[in-house]
Amino acid sequence: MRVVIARCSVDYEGALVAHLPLATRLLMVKADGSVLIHSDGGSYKPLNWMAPPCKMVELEPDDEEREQGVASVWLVQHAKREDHLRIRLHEVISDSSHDLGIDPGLIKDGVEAQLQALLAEHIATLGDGYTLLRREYATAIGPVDILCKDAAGATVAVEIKRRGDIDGVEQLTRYLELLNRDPHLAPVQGVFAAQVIKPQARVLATDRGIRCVTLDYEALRGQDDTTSRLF
Amino acid sequence: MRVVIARCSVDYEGALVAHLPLATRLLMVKADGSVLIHSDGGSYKPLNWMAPPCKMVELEPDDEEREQGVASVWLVQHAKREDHLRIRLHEVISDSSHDLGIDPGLIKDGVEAQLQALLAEHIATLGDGYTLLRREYATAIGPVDILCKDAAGATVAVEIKRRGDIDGVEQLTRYLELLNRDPHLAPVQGVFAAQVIKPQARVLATDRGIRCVTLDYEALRGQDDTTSRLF
DNA sequence: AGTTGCATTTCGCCT
DNA sequence: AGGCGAAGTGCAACT
Repeated sequence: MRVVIARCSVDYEGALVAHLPLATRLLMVKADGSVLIHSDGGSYKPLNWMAPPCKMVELEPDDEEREQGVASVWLVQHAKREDHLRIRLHEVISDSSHDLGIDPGLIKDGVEAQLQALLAEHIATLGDGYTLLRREYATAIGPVDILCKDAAGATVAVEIKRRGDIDGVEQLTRYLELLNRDPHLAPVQGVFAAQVIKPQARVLATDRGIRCVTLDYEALRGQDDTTSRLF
Repeated sequence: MRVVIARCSVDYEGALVAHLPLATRLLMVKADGSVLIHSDGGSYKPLNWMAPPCKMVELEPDDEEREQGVASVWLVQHAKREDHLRIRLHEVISDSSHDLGIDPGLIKDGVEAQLQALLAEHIATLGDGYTLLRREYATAIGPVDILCKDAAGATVAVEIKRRGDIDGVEQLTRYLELLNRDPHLAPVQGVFAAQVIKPQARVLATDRGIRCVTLDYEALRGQDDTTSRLF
């Protein structure tokens, strides 16, 4: 990895056209050739970048550029698309390279799959007498997260999201529409379960007769035995 | 901005739990206190990070850590949430700081707003005799991108996307449902306009009587006068 | 390889 | 500030 601190201006042309005026920034050139341009703020997203596969060539500035104080020009061209990044370096403050090797990568725990597993394990969270039929119940338009039965024996389809958005309600609605055509299952009730449910999503769900349940990840996890933890 | 190259392991605990095994990586500490951990690959997304507002403190390793070769521990705590990042540095290969100043920021051109403006300006792209009623026509469930009339005087609602996905069709369907309840507007036809329309979205739209139109950004722009360009 | 769905999304607009 | 939609989204899992 090469890390350069430099006063530079940047022009990107591809899916959109974008320009960065002259300022001091950090340029990161990764082993795969990708380039990131970071400022001293914002979040993890760079001001501008070029995704791999791409190739960087260092050019001599032309007369006009040289007159404006450009010391060197980096042209980063995407290998497959008509995307390129032109970085005009006016002053290089620091330039160093390090061999990082390949990274073992991130180990995660606690996303939607985990929520689904926990809720399946403690399906009574939805109500007394609820029993699990299946996780990832396959349908023609995709898998239903959880299929279960309520105390009265009626089928219930559960859609789980970390954030309950309107999209999730639409998805569940499509599942319910399909499931209710199956005489073996119908009538099927819907439950929209998420850690946070957006007001609009709640309104839409309620309007369609879908019950909303907010999930408490920590509480679900607390009920769980602690032997199967990663850490 | 502080840039450190170090052999380190990382543990994150917050919305999820994640771990990075010992390896050589780039650590970026920005002026706002945020921390990014980059490997030599992937795209612009770091392996792990802490978003601002947050605070970093450097701790002495405890006995167990010291025994495992930990030279220093960085604890990055989010200011508002129960999120923290623990970086255990085993070997610091490089450590440097630079004053970057505030960045003037990115100047963009060519996204959905641009498409909407261009299509509104050249609404006849949808058909001869089409006339614009309104852009961003407000409804209870959100703004309709473009409302116009066809040659016969019938109302047409247009939803514009860069990429025409199934979600966009659902969105337009909801608008049409609502607009068609208004006797002043009904019957309202739907047009789904995008630079690229996914096959599934096209099938769903057609099934619902919604016309699909693919937009040629360059062609629309070509029709446009060239006086109002940014570059 | 193309497609689908999620994300510690981030970002910007608007209420 | 909070909600909502878009992103040059990235990323992994699945067909």
